[in-house]
Amino acid sequence: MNRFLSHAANRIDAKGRVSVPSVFRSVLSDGGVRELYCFQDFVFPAISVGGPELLDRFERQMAAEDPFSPEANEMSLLVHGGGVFVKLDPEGRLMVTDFIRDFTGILTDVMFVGRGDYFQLWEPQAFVKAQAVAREGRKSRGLRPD
Amino acid sequence: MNRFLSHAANRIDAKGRVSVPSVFRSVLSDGGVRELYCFQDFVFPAISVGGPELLDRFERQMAAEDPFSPEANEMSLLVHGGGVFVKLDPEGRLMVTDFIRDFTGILTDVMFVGRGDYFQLWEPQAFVKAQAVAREGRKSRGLRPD
DNA sequence: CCCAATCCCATTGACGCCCATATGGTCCCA
DNA sequence: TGGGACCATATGGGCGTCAATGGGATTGGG
Repeated sequence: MNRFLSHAANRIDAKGRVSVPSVFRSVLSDGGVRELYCFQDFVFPAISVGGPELLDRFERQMAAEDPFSPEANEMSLLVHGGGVFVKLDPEGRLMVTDFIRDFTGILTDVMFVGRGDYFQLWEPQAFVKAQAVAREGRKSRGLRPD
Repeated sequence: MNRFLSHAANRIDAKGRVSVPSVFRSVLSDGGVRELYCFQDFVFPAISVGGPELLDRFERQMAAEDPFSPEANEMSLLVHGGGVFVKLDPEGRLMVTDFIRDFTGILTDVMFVGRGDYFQLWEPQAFVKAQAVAREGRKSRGLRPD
């Protein structure tokens, strides 16, 4: 399996580290990803994590418009100012920095959520709630699974 | 990694100095940059900082459009008239001058914000707010990362 | 001559890398 | 089919290194 699927919660230790689930780590190593690009999601209070190609995609999109426009300036503020490269320690853990905590509300536990070609870090309760809301939204619109 | 990414706040000491984050300093030294060029951002209350090639980029941009247009005139006023050179001390700190304080509202702490090929100095709260506004803007326009 | 910017050195606290332990699941074999 | 050895993952903690910060000393310009 080469995609990030399912979700799992892990505990943050006394030094502020948390283990990335093994299934996610294998997807990363299969893809030859050594350094992770993390950014603040544009919609949810979650940190999105994937390979450096995620950043490349954003930068291509910005390059397409006038680099001096206010819109591009705003976009860079989110993509560059809201993004960071991190690497895992030898045991496959990452530091839960204030960068992550402030944006997600994460305190003691991290919910890892697969999103296909990337995954996300959530505060566990917030994830459960957002999922419920999403489910309700689809139901009320009478949508069927595609 | 050769780009300025993420954001981090550092404290100004009693002498008015502040440490440039280590990750930003490595990007600078990797690029062989010894002297920094600072100027006021066109949109936000932030000071942009980068190598001298930043100045070149703006001059190329100005050359590309009508040199007598109001935009080019404004740009020159800000870039040429509003820019200063600064250099770091042996520990990698810079002086927070009134030029920086007046334009940004910085008092006791400086938020360093990566912008790809340069970085910015913000008043911490102002940055958080500007980012939130930018995020809301994208959300309401229905834009997605990809 | 004085103030302020710069340099140099010391401290401390955070983060990195390393190894140890626990826990739960799987496989093998009787 | 049940028990036990084995293994992988998650987690805890020691320790060295480096970054961030504070303060004294020195220099140079006004």
